[in-house]
Amino acid sequence: MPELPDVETWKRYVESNALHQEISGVRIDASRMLQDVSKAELRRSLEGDRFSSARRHGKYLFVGTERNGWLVLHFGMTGFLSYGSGTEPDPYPPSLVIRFANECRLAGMWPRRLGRISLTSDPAAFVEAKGLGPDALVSGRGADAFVALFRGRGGSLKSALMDQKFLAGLGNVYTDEVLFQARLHPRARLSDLGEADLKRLYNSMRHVLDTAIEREADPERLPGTWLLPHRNRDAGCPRCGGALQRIKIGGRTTYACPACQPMPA
DNA sequence: ACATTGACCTGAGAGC
DNA sequence: TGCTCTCAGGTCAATG
Repeated sequence: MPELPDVETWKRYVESNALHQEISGVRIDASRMLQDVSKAELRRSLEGDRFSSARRHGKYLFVGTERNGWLVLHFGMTGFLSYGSGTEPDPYPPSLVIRFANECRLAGMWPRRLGRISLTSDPAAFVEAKGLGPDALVSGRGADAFVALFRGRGGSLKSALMDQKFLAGLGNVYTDEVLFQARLHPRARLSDLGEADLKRLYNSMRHVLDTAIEREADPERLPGTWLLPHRNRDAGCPRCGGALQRIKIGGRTTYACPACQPMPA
């Protein structure tokens, strides 16, 4: 479930491990994950170049090279990266292996093959072309900008937060967490929410994302008072002890506490 | 405009 | 043990 905090963690991982070394070889075993780029093109762009920076927008990671544009990675449901000497066997067959002159390599693994690998000359243009909304963290332009996003939009709260064209970065799991902490029901209609609700939502979102990033998106390290560690269990609401609701919204399993997250009147 | 559903994909876990 | 089934969920397209 790589969502914004997970991807941010991978971004930092790349920054601290994989920059400034000459790329000596690229192996791709993921034709159907490639988007608008061929294997040959990808190899030609990366080989001999060096990564120099990394950026993130929503759930997309951009790894910039010195000369030939940006590698774009999307982790789908299960994708992850692994940097190292490669002497230990990989847990899954890597779809992407980038070897460096220092004998280490960055491997990308997508056990369920739902990820995306692409190339762009301009991350901002890529984001634009994808129609992605503002990044959920960069919406650090403040609560007012966040609240303004909701003007003129209807529908359910959870659907809006999960819509990457509306706001980029939240997925199923963290959306539930944000709503739980904001004490808002996922099925609440946007039209029923007041400014105070939206500001509270903004604060919860910031808190959830900041905390999760600080803990490297490791579920084991997230506070037990959060909803997240109690998903998929019969455990009750970590706040009131009552039974959690398990419903489907947009085909996604949604957890909520009906007592702590009442529908707006 | 918004919601719902299914396809994509395959590992994990449950149940028998 | 090993088989079968269901579920997980990001994104996209199709349908209501």
